[in-house]
Amino acid sequence: MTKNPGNVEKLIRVSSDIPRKTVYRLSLYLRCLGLMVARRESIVSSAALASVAGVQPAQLRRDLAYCGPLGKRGTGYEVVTLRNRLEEILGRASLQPVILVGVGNLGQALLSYKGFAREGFEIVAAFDLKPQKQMEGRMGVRGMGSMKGLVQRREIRMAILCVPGSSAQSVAEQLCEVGIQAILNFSPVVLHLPETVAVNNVNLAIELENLSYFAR
Amino acid sequence: MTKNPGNVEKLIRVSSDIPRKTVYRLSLYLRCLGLMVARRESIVSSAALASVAGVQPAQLRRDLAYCGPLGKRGTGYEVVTLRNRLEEILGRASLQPVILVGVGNLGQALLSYKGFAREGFEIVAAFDLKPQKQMEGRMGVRGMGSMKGLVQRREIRMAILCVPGSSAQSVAEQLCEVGIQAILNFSPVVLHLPETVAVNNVNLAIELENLSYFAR
DNA sequence: TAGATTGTTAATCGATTAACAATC
DNA sequence: TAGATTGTTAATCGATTAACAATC
Repeated sequence: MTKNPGNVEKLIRVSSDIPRKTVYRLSLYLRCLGLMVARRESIVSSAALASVAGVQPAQLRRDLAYCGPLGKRGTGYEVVTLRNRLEEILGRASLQPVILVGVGNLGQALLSYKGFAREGFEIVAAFDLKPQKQMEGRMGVRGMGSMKGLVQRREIRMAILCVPGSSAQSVAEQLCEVGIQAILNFSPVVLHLPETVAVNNVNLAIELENLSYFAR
Repeated sequence: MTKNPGNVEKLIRVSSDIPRKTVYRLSLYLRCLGLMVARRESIVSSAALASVAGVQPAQLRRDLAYCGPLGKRGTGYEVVTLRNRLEEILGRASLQPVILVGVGNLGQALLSYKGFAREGFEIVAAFDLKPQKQMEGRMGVRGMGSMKGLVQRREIRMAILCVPGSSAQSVAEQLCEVGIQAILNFSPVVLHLPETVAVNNVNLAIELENLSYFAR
């Protein structure tokens, strides 16, 4: 409402209610801007950025409008400024600690994947119901008992869940109990959890099945 | 329009225009039904199935209505019949051959993941721009040159793309040229391809970033 | 000033949900 | 028949897009 609410108020406002789909696309824009920064581009129009991100210019402008007025009419957006603002909104300032639960096939695969670190996330520990699993990478696999202490000591908020469908719900409930607030769920069941816990589902089998439908 | 259009016409109708989001949820329902079949449940109501799948009953009924009339009023849906019908619609009759392109960190992880086979997909070959990569599992990693022949010989329609962002667009174009019709894209860029090619994006970094936003 | 592009409003579109007649 | 639950219509909701005034 006010023209220039100042930094503190701005931060409060922002963290309130950006639509979920918009937040998702902000991440997308952030990656596109990363490319442009690397290419030393200083200004970008909504049309150009939208094209790279695969969305409509009007949608991009509307999404960015949630972040406050960032562009200059007649000119466009300053690439570095916009990038910094999106990083700030998405909370990418610091390295986020994450735990991984379920060191089966997919869990091991994700543990060995170094892409998370590159994007600001660090898997600080791995847990399994049957922790006798062989060491994976540089990281030991622990039993569930030691989870609570670690999560609280290191103030961990996020977990990657890769247990089989049969134990997913109960393990997810344990995660909530120890204070996890967001779960990236790779197990093939729909979790029923309190609304205060954010869940994103990644179901590789469904993605493939879905594609196979559209490939005739 | 007609009450009972007969099997052939029904099949044609069905493969036409089920909304994309509905197709996605059909896969979800199929998995829930799998659990119920395993538990020897014979009948399920829209309310019960919807609850397991995490959707509203009305939405479930609407989704299923795209598949023809399948339920019995006053009773519910016959579990096995419904499961079979969804498998038929989603084309899960036969094992689908898939290629994987880009055997870096994530590509190797996915190659070692055995979950695809369990769901009816077989990764029949792996390709890389620099195929000197060490053998992975039971499968050799080939150079891109041999891709066209294999894809056409085995009539492969689907590819999993795990190359770095910098080469993703050009590799995706090569995939289209050799006849791939659907791509599961793990590389962190938005692909610009002909509309005839279906693309599903899985961006693990964005999923985590998105969660971290909602975990405050 | 003239040209360009944003920020925002209003219109459109599609998807979800509530409600209920049909019917098992 | 009475009770239950589907299939479907109509209402609602939210998200996308077109259009344009504001303004750099």
